[in-house]
Amino acid sequence: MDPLDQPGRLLPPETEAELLGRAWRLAGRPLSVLAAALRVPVPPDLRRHKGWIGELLELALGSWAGSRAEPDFPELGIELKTVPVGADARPTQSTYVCTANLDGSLAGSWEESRVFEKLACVLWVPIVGDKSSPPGERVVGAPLLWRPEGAELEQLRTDWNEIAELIRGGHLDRLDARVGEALHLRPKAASSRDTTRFLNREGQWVQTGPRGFYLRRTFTEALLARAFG
DNA sequence: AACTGATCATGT
DNA sequence: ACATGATCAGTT
Repeated sequence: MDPLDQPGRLLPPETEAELLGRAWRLAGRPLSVLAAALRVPVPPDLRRHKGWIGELLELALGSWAGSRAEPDFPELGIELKTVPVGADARPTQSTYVCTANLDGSLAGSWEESRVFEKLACVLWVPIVGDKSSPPGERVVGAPLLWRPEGAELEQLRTDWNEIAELIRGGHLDRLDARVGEALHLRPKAASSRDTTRFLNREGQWVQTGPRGFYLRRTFTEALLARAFG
């Protein structure tokens, strides 16, 4: 059944194959078509609707929409990520993964980390269009179900460990976006005035801006290219 | 054009 | 404040 032929709430997919099948059926469609079928208004631009595309795809694929600390498809253990790409299929933005615990509650190892959990299994859905194209005119691309392994997994582990060491060591001065080849840290907040606490090198609690882990554009580009050539 | 820091909306 | 969904926009 075509999800778009059935207006109303879509039940979550019961299997990985069903999810992937749904995603493939959306490929090639403009977002305006998805939005119309789902009765979702299309914003003129994304300035005040930055999460619109991701939320639209959640609805179109049958994810339990919401801000819950769970994968998008809990029964399948799969995380959904839309990724904006140009006509050349190369990502135009980095990808947010999760926030970084700067308050001493960071996981003790890579395997226990939230980054590892989040990236264990990701359904990538490229969204084709350039920055100037209206959201409704952007088109769903070919999906990719991805589990990091081999060199990709090693690179993520290496980067996470390096960043984790800076956090544990209280090296606030070195905690910026230049650290990490695939995974790096960037501000993640509604405002630069937002704060969280951090234990610095002198053992003092200080306030600093919240940070999040992001995948660099180059990393996402490589994993998509490996799958689609 | 890429990179880094800043920001927007919504729900828990 | 932090989780979800990300993109914006200034600088290099």
